[in-house]
Amino acid sequence: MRRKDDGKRDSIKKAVVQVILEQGMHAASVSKIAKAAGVSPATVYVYYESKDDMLRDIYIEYAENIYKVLLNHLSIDMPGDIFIDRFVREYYQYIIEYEEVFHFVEQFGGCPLSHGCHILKGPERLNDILMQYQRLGVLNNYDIKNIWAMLLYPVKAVVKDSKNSESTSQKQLDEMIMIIQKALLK
Amino acid sequence: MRRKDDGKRDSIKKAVVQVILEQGMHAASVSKIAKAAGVSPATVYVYYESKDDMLRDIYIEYAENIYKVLLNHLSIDMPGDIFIDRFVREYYQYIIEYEEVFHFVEQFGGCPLSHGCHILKGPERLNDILMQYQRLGVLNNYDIKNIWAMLLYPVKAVVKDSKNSESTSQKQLDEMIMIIQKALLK
DNA sequence: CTTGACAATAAACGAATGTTCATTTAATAT
DNA sequence: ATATTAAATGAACATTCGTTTATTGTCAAG
Repeated sequence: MRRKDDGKRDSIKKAVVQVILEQGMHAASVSKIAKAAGVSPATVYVYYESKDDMLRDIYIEYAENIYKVLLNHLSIDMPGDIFIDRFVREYYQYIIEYEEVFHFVEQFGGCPLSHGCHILKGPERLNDILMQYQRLGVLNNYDIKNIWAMLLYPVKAVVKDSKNSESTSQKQLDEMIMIIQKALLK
Repeated sequence: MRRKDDGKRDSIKKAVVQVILEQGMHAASVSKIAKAAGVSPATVYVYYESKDDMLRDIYIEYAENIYKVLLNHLSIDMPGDIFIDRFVREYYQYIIEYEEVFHFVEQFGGCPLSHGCHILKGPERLNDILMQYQRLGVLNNYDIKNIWAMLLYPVKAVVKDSKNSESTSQKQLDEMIMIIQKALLK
């Protein structure tokens, strides 16, 4: 039996996020995606049941990704301030480096097609680390959702600013990290 | 000569944000929007040159809106902690109350069609107030963009959480306000 | 080798897309 | 009253949409 070409599935995945970044969700048709992937539109339906299914699948695959990246660079052994510094910097770098992926996840996440795709914000392991820092008296005992909010959301603003102003964004990120540290550390 | 029916322009505007909230950007066609507005598809082109133009126009009209609302409830006379409390609560309430508008602005803002629609984040007057609080030694002298980031972005996370958990969101918002106050006030 | 299973595609599908146009409707000015 | 103007629209435009089908190509098991 002939085997499915994993490279082809990957091409399609990459084409999806690329086309959506360049043209927007409303213009990301199966044909355009297929062309960008170097594949026939019909081939898409070998790998996915429908367009909606494809978007949902890719969303789920990518949405958890950032947490794995963060986990690879973080551990409970770090002092609290270093932990926050690393956390925020890694998240910032991820957004910059995987711009297409991040944009797709943000865009698709706020669209009715994604309702039902339940993505846990901050998977178990990372959540545990945060709560352990709280038990150790390093992090303030805020609602864990608020901890997540402070660690993730302000950085998005810094990224957006960096796309408009270009040069001063490094200093802005450094300052933001300090603000977050002051807010979360005991 | 027959006059333009301003109610019709408004119907279209409302239909745009409503359809996009319910069906997503990629499914918001001119026909669906027209139907939701109780209008012929051709009528849309009496008021707007093209679909893209329509979306851009409505985006610009709505994007500045939140800042006007905030200005109406804020003044330099308040103590710093009250100012932040009001600011964040008004923003939160705006997102909840005008869910469709907020969703449309967020969604369209992250789509290539909006590149070029220059929306100033935080119009002059509100920016002045923030900087005056800094000169008065009430707010920390952080980059004004970081002040904006802290005032706007974490609240978005709280709203998202509130859509999943329902009940505990009031306490979460109260706590978030305290965190922001501690972070920004001297 | 042969054969069978499945990947891959070109071609075609009806439905829907954004937009235009000829026409009708209704408000104003004469 | 009536002519004038532009709003409003239904019907049609070419194009593109997402998807299916029929056919071909290719690899792995027997």
